[in-house]
Amino acid sequence: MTDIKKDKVDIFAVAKRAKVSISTVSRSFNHPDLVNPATRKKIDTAVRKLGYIRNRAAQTMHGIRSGTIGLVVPTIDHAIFAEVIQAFSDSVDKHWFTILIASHGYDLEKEYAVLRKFLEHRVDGVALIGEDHSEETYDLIERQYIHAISLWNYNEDSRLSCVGSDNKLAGCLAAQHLIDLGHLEIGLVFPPTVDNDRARERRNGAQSVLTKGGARVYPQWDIESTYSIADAKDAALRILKTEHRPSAILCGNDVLAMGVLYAARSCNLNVPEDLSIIGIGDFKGSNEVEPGLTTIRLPAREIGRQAGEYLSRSIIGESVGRRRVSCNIELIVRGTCKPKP
Amino acid sequence: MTDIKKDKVDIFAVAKRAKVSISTVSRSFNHPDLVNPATRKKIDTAVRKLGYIRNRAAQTMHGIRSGTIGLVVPTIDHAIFAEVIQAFSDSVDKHWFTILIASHGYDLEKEYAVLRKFLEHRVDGVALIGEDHSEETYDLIERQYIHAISLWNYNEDSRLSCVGSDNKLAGCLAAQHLIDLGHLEIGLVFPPTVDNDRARERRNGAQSVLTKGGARVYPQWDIESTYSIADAKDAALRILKTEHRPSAILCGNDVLAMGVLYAARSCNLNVPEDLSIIGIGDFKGSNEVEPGLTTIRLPAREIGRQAGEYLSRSIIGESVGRRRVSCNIELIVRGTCKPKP
DNA sequence: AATAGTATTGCAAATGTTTTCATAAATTAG
DNA sequence: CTAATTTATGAAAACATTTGCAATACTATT
Repeated sequence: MTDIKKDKVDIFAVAKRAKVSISTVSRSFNHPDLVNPATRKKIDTAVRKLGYIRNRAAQTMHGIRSGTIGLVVPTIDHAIFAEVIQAFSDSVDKHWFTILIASHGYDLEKEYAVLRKFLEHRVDGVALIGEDHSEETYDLIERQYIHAISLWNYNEDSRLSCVGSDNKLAGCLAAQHLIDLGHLEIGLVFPPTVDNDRARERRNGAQSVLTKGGARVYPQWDIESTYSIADAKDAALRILKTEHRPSAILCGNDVLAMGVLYAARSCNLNVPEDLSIIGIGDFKGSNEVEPGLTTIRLPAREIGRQAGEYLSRSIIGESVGRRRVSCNIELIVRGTCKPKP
Repeated sequence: MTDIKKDKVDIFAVAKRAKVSISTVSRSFNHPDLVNPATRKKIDTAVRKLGYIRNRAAQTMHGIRSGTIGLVVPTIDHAIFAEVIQAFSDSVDKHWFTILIASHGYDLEKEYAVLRKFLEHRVDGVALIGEDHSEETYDLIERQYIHAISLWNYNEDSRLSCVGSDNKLAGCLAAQHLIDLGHLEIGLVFPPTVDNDRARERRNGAQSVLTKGGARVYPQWDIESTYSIADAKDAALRILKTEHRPSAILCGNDVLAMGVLYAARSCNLNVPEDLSIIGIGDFKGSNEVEPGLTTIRLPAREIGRQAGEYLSRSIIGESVGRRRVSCNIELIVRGTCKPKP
């Protein structure tokens, strides 16, 4: 607060107070077994008295790991990323890493800038979401030989190590469920797919199954919505107010599905009697809403956990090389879909 | 990835390639006006060719700011914190700070540990949530003369600078609204209040108003629920299934309120005809749910933004001393409350 | 043409650690 | 009791920068 910085307390101060050399102090931290228990105690007291805190910047300069991992996400303020971030954080925390976090708001230039910033801080590894990144970004990662991992998407040809699920399959499963129930007139509410491979793949998967299944998606039933309940509700209202409305709506994720559900209710449509709704994600609350949301579960926590674990280990040196982990997804049947009569 | 680190590219490498001294290279970054444009260009090319990235650790060692801010939250995976974090992040990002983030899961010992870890990384400032912290934590902050701020709660006696809202008032407003509508039999669903000043204050505020207003809260209507829709739904079901149920339920936050709303629906109770519900927070989706949730709006984004701005500025030196900012809250009347007949 | 500035650059010290190597002290073996 | 180990410690170099100071080169002034 005040600018009068107390006489700085560094390793010298500790050494002086404990009446030993700085080497001994340093050793006492890093190789305690090499120093006499008595001296160690003296040092400990000095540290405590002075309130000494080690300076990781100085350690980092020694080629010692910085103990940080950079996490770049499109946005933090977002149910599903929040969950992944939490799991990832808990997981790397076990290895005593600290997370640098930043969001890019779906702007890949910004993502590149953030990555550079992280590299200036000498992060030991970075985690990105998905596979849509600028060529510059991929380049940078490769040229800097930094441990990197892509979360959320599984792809057998991924350029980076990845831990995630098959989003295309998610789209397929959702569509197939509707087809299986006999729906042929289907609305789509998806987020923008530019620079967002997750959304794009889901959409592609869904559409291919729908086409194959003989379903029709009229253009006025195919609406883009940003990742927000409010937006999705609006979008859905537009679909539901067309004189001929679809019998089911497939949503790019559960937040959008929730918006659609509310829209239906505000139109006095009964779900699932008058309209079936299926989402993707299985977020918190999807199970509790009435009726429970039928959706495709993506194991967000599992992805975060595994990614954190893998990245930590590969930094520490316990594992090497690229790895691609596919996390299972499954259809969760609840109450928002029923067979077309 | 591979362990064959390329011959390291540091400031020496750049200097060599540009045929100047390292001082000049350094200066070219930090005081470009002091170096000849022609030389600057040479250096620039060298930097680009080599893919040189500055080492902030080395700079930090010089007493130069680390350019990082530590943010400690109870949990990331949480609608409302996600929103604050995003706003805070955007705000400090403008000043080119990087965020170190960690969660403590409502464990104040863990919070202290995280804070220490951050200090090892020589963060330029820290932001904590609320005012319940261990004495050790407060001590550490004071002894280290580190810029610190508490988010989320406003309190005129706060030990740290703070940016937030008056949570007690929030509780009062919610309770008053129910009283004004004539409700006298009221259920409460609140999160655990230990080590959580926000929840505690809201609860105290609410209870004092309820008591003053002559309302009754039977113990079996006063239920604790963790921050989860699922839990809140369960809790509410317990209340709603008592043979004599309250006419209104006041919730510690909107997530819990959402759970209560779903619980009511699953009991075939109409909201607000059979049961009034009020929340606190005004999260995303509170407006869109049907019926729209009546709640007390806390300006999460505003708090995050202002906190980030203030902390950044005070690190940079543009403002000094403690400051306490109170962000306005307001009752948002929507569809989940109606007068007691 | 000599003088005084000014612009540009390099040298070297400083930053807070870790670690290698050397040395001193203590212990064990013979 | 001496030699050989083992244990404990310190001195100094290394890490990648920044910056104060000094030196050099250039420009303008007289």
